Amino acid sequence: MPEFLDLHGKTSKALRAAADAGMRRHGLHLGQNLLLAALWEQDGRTPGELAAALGVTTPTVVKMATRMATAGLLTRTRDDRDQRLVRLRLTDAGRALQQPVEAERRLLEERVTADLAPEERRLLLTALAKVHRATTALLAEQDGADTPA
Amino acid sequence: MPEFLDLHGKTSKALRAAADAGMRRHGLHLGQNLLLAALWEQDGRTPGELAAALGVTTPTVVKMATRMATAGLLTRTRDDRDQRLVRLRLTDAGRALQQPVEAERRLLEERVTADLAPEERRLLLTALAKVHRATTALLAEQDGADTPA
DNA sequence: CAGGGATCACTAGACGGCTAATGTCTTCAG
DNA sequence: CTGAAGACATTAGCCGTCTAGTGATCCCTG
Repeated sequence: MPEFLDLHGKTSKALRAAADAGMRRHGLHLGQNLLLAALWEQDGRTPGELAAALGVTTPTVVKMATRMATAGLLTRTRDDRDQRLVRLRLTDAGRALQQPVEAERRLLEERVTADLAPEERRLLLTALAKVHRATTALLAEQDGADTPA
Repeated sequence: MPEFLDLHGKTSKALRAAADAGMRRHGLHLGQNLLLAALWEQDGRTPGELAAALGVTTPTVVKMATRMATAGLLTRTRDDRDQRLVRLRLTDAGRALQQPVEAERRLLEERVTADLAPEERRLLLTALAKVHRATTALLAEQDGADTPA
């Protein structure tokens, strides 16, 4: 029933499917592009750092990293100075995807927002940002309420 | 990089987490409320019908139905007239959740859109609808382009 | 210097989602 | 009336995500 939640959900699903189709063209699965993007920005990060950067839990990154290492996109190396840490480093194949994947993502953004007037697009971003903040605040409040003194 | 995709993704994740927390309070997992909603609207539908109504694939509904049957929310029955079909029917427990779950969902909608002026909310819905249509069109186009004569 | 607490990555297992493959039942054409 | 084609649900197996639990390493305190 709720209008916004419903519409947002449908849009999410559609965008997810479109993004997946786009990434698949470059041999990636949905989500892997985000991990790659974090490594393009700064190579050699640890699973924990990446998880924090992506807003995801560490096990998620570990699983993805395992698959992507198998796929030859990155390598796993133990940090020399701190043996607890693992460094994820891009291979040439992983680096080579940066240009095409970023282009694909820009194209998708253009396509899905093509029907929006500049003013409309601006307002959409503003409104969505407010929803994002409100939702994040709601989550923080709940987490805090569940673990009080 | 893409502004809208990035923001939309983050918002999706946050909303998902918030919805999950809300549903968990009623003993449901995220997504089950949607299947239930479809059955509240019309009981006794088949997995295929539900999948179409929810915009997911049939196997997804089958898996969810299995868990929800185990949880005592619905029952599985073979259709008398067409033995290929399966009818999913709500139990009393499944029906009993309608009021509280719908209330929970309305509350979430209110909370996350609380910072939006009425006008702003209206524009958000309009813009999001446009994005949804554009994305759906994009998907249809790709599906058609992949399977030409 | 030694031990205990913090900090990491990783494993196990669950859920929602998808595609591909299986199996069963209907139905329709010959 | 029989057999092939179509419609359905289901299973198998993958990906991304989460929470819990495990194991190793580091560091700081006593």
